[in-house]
Amino acid sequence: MSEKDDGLGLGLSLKLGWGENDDDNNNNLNHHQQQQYPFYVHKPPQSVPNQRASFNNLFHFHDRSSETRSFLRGIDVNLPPPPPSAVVDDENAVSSPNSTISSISGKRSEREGNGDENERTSSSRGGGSDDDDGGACGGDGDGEASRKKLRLSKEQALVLEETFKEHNSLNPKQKQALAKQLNLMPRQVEVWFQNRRARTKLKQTEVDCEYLKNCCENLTEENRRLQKEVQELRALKLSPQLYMNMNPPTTLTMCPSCERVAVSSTSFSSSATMPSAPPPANLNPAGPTIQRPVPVNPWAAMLNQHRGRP
DNA sequence: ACACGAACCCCCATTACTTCA
DNA sequence: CGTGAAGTAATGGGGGTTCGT
Repeated sequence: MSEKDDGLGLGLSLKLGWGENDDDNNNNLNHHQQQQYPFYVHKPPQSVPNQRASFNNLFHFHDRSSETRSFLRGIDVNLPPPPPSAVVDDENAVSSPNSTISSISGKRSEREGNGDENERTSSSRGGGSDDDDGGACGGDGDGEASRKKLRLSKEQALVLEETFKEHNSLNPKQKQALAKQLNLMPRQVEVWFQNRRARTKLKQTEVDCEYLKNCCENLTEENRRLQKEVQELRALKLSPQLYMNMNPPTTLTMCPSCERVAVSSTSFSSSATMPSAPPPANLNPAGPTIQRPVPVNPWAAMLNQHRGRP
């Protein structure tokens, strides 16, 4: 349940920035191509658990921040539904408010049974203007429900993006309202959010992967170093005189898993070694590296061992 | 209380289409 | 102009949850 796996449970998350300031959002209606989706990573104060539940609980279509509300209203993409034949969004020739196919899927056909969109979908895609066959969807035969994908307009994408920034899933009311506002079908809004979540997750996975790669490298390095330490210690132990004349290590640490005591004196400082960035909150890829210092005096122990012998 | 089916939602993998270099 | 790559809208399947019977 909860969030299935969502990457590796790292405390990282992505924030989408369509321009940091929401104030000048209207100015950001530009260049769909150039500024794709400026992902960047940030660390939330704490991991975000189960956004879906929290969001659905918290949001009953009334608590939209007034900012966004005004923003959404201000952008005014709620154009009257275009005539089925002449849907040409001059700028990019986009916006497919009436794609035939999206409501055809049997599984969902009756999901949004509000009628309004059904009548829209019922026929005549048209959105493709005249050159519709321009290489796409071979047949485009009248009867068959070949899907003609049309891009969303910049404004639509922007509004969706802004909404997604607030919460990455929608309840039915929101979906309806957003669809109405953007002159899309609810199914399209839903699909957009699904794809958007997938994109976010993919991006997050890439970030996580990079992080784990770094951790792996660090651990490999650490392992190599420790092996070397072990060899050195063994060498010391084989030369008893050196061993006895050596200053005892100031502190020893005990490995919690194998219960072995490891030297971590000044000359063998094993604690000064995790060079990587601090691990995420809920993941410690370095494994259980808790090194609790154990006040052991090996020399006394050794003496006792000898004395105890008959 | 429990089982069952329907409706709905989400995730995931994939396809189909568009755009750009 | 043709082509491959990248981006993304859309599809279909499977699993989970909720709700009514």
